Amino acid sequence: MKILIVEDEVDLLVTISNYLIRENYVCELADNFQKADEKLAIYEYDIILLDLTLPDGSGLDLLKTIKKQQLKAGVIILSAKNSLDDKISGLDLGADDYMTKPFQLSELNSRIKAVLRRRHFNGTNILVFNELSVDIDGKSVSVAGKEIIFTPKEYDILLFLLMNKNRVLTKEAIADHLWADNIDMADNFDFIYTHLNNIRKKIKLAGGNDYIKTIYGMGYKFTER
Amino acid sequence: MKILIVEDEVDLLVTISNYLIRENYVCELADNFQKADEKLAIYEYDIILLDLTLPDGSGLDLLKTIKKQQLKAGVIILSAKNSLDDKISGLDLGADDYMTKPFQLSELNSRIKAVLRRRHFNGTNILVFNELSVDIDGKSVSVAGKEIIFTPKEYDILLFLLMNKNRVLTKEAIADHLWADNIDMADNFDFIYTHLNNIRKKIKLAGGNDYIKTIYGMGYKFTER
DNA sequence: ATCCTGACTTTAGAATTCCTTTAGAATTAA
DNA sequence: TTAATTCTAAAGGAATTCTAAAGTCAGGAT
Repeated sequence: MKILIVEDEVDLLVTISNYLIRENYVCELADNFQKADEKLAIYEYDIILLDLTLPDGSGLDLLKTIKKQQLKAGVIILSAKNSLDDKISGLDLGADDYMTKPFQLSELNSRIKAVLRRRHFNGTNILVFNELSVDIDGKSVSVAGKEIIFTPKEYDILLFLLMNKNRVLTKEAIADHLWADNIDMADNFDFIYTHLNNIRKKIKLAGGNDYIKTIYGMGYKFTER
Repeated sequence: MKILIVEDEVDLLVTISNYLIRENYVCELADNFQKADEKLAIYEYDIILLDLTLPDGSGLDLLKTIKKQQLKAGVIILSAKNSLDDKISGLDLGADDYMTKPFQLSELNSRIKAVLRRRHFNGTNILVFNELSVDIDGKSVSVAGKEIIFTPKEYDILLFLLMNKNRVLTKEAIADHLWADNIDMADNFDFIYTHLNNIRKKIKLAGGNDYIKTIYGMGYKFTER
């Protein structure tokens, strides 16, 4: 899951980011309007955490941009204590949730999960594909009730494939979404083969179908049948 | 899909190219005005990535040429300058999009897909020709709901024919579009026969009409009926 | 009309490319 | 430190792509 964090207090920005990275999110950071605007113009996020008070522009304008350009992204506003107006305006403009600073990181995490659930998974926290089911909150996968233990990377790859059901993803696209931009792995994406092999092995071992189709020379595609 | 990359920083040029090749695009490279100009005069591209600051000429002039000669091509400007002037001039002259360096390759990829979709597919993901339909995202083709598995080259050739519906394409034109110029197959394009045969066989096997008409001595034409 | 030639179709298989799988090294987390 | 995870490397297998060659067809020339 890819998250853009827009927050001008750099300490807080980094704190949030570190926490979310530990929670296995892929994070990108913007500490002002302009950086945020550039990132938004060209990239897709699953969640955007948005501080409305930026030094060089209005967060509400950013929010309008987001609603036009990032149709899939969920937005959580991070606002200072007494800017009730902002909150209201923000929700009016289509934000999914808001948090008042200071807040507990764990609470932020809960809200992110809730928004993800609403926006990406039709409000359910359990995705079902025939005998395969995925519990988003618990980050657990099971086949016919039998739980499969995936490693974090395996789980992320599988979830990314699920979220792009019926779409062919190259191994580069998978890597792009699951590894942040700080990693330079320009040459070789073959390690994705290994992960996919492990994912398939585990699903098979648990008695599940092979939902992950290899499209030779193109990539991989999750299909329900 | 064929992309011309015009960029004078050779490192960046090669980086972009390698990435896009992995994403299954066919790429040709030009690291200065003159090479770009020559290529534009000879070949047709689906997408042109254009750095405006070239050592031996103006990128904006190239853009004018493109708009005259390459009517189908989508243009994405790559510029180091964050100058609003260039951006405005570029977009005024008909560029489809704009990226400020440095950028993430995955971001570029998203933009290319968006432009392709706008310019070549009327903003839709699914092309329909009577009982034949092509899912661009899924890279899958089906006849009356029954999926046909094409190899990458077959798929690319078929898509190229579809995109040029009712127009006769010589085998040279097909080869030009689907193979980059670094490959030396100047003499013999007969292997196209083999691919076309395989494509037809698969469509027929699935119960589809023979949409691909042979125009003797000329080439091939996709006709809807 | 018949022949001739170049253009297309079809098939088989060699060469190539891509994917799978495994083992283990390097890295990270406990 | 130990254990788990992630990535590297390499061998083997599978699918694709291109070559080659024999057969078929279209259309102009005789």
